[in-house]
Amino acid sequence: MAVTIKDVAKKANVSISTVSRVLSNSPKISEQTKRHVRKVIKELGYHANLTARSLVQQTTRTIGIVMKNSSREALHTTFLPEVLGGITAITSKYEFSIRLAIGESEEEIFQDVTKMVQGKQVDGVIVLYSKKDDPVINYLKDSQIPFVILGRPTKDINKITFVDNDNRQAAMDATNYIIQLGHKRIAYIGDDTKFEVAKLRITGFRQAILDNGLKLQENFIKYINGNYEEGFEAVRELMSLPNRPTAIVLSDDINALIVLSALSNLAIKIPEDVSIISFNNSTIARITYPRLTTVDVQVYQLGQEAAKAIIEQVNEPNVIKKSLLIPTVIIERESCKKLTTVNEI
Amino acid sequence: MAVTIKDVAKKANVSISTVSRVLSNSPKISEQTKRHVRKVIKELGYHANLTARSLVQQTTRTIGIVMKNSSREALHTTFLPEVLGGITAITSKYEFSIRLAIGESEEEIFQDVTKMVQGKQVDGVIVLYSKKDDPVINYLKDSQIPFVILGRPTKDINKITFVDNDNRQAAMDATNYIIQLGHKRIAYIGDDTKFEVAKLRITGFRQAILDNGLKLQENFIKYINGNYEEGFEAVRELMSLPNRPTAIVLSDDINALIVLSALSNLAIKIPEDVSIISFNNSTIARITYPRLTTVDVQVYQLGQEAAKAIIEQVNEPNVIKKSLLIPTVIIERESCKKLTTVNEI
DNA sequence: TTGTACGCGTTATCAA
DNA sequence: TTGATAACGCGTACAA
Repeated sequence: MAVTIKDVAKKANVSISTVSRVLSNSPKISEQTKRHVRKVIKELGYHANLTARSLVQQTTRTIGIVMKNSSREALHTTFLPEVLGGITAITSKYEFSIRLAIGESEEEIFQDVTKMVQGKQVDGVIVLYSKKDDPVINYLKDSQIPFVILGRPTKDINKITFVDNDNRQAAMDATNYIIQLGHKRIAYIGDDTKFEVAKLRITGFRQAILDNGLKLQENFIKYINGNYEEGFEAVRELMSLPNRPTAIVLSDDINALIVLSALSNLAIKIPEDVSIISFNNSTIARITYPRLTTVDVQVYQLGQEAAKAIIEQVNEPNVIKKSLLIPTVIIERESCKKLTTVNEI
Repeated sequence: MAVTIKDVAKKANVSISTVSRVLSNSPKISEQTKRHVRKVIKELGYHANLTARSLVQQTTRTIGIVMKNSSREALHTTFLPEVLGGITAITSKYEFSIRLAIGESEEEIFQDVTKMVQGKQVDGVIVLYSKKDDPVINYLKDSQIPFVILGRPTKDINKITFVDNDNRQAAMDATNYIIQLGHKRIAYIGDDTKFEVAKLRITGFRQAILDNGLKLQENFIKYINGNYEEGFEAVRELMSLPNRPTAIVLSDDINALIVLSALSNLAIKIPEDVSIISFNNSTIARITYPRLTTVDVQVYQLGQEAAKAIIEQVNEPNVIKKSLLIPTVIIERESCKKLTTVNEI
């Protein structure tokens, strides 16, 4: 059996409450006893049992993190390590720890989350995705427990704390960037609109095209969902059009690499023949040839802010639920070219 | 305040022990009371407080996962989601849950791990890396708690349970594969030998070259550590050699993409001019052009086996510590070419 | 400044 | 088949 507070008390010839007070560094204990008790604690190698502490304090100092583990999510390469990095930078500063709810199926995740929440194993929850009619999110809403969504909620925007980029604006920025380089025939290749982020990005793209008085060609928009073959097919179609695009906006770096491969296969040069701009600024964007101009969504920051938000809510349950939009920034590399001659345009 | 076992007992007009027995589905309780109590449980939305249960049962049914979050690790793209997927596939089957110890610095990780272990918050630990003289691993060894390393321990091989690939053998396999395609001048580009896995792969490469009676050229071996510029430089040097290599073995898909980019920059064609084979079979390998022939190390399986091993140890502390080597498999794609004419060779 | 005693929500032991 | 009660390890109101 491990050493408990009793053992310390006995060996130090004090009561367990005294030991407890020393642990919390109570000012009511004389420096002398503190020194003595601490010495005994060290000698015995004592560490407080956090389970017992949780039980009596009715708080766990633990945050639950919910993530989907679908294959498509896994593709987001550095997203997971980066966001966890951001989250833990904050949680470890405030001495919170982390519990995970992953799972293959929606059902499994749901079980994990309810177990965690009902079982009183966490004080708050961060959800790493946003999806329409998601049972987990609906459950959390009813459960009273503080939670934060990383992504834009599909409804109850004002009642849910969330941390996100302004993905619509970011897509507009990316598209405007391309337009300012002189491009007029611009395609979009990305994911379908099941997840909010995909929906917002395509919306932003459309908006920017229209705002600039360009023609919005529906056959310039392709959904490939990270699929290699579909990507090749989409690019082939796009490039065999009589007035083919001179630039492509990509929804993320994975899709961008697929398109890069497809263009390379067709011996089409980047950025000479086609410019491409992408999202996420993941590792991939930094090591392709040419390296990708991409919108950095600052995943690490997103993680940090989500963690700050949930800890704040846990500490002060009645604080108003304020949500946060993290700015995005375009990282210029070598995949975009300025069009100059009329001929090119 | 949440609903407790007391509330259920009161409303059901039974004692709390009866409720507790219903929860564990004890055969000593009549079907009738079971039905009644379960109904009340449902009505009140009662869920057992797992913290209290942990306290009395002296077990948490929770596994701690330790990972490094250094930038180089983050590069492993799909490693983290995949290994977590494998682990949780098993843990959720056995109704274990998961606690995370990440951290920017070695010091932070160490704090997290000790807190988790001393605080009795986990029954066992999985360490997702293997490194020489690592304080966390040394601590775990002394702490009595069951733990499993995903990777090959640097010492005490027989006293530590670990799950790994035979990375030396895998590198030999990859090199032999290339050799059997007729290549004789084969280069290796990878990471330096700080981590065990890198060390073992370069060792296997050397061995295969020697075993096949080929000449081991030291200037055919380059360390680039996932760095783009260093990768370009290494490739440039290699390709400007009078008798340049016809094939390159890469330590992982990230380094492979860098080399692919560098070769593309030099207008050297794959696999026509140079064949490349890589490790990990991550998403990247499936979406480059050409797609990469790569050694699948089966990260998901590694995660599963690590989870199985730790749960077994938790359940039966005295079981002998058997370690496991997960077989690797070469996934053939389009980045390797068979050499036929003497001229090519 | 320190100690006593109770309670946190369970499970387990012993009676009934 | 059920109930009363003592743990589990800790924090804290109340006493001293």
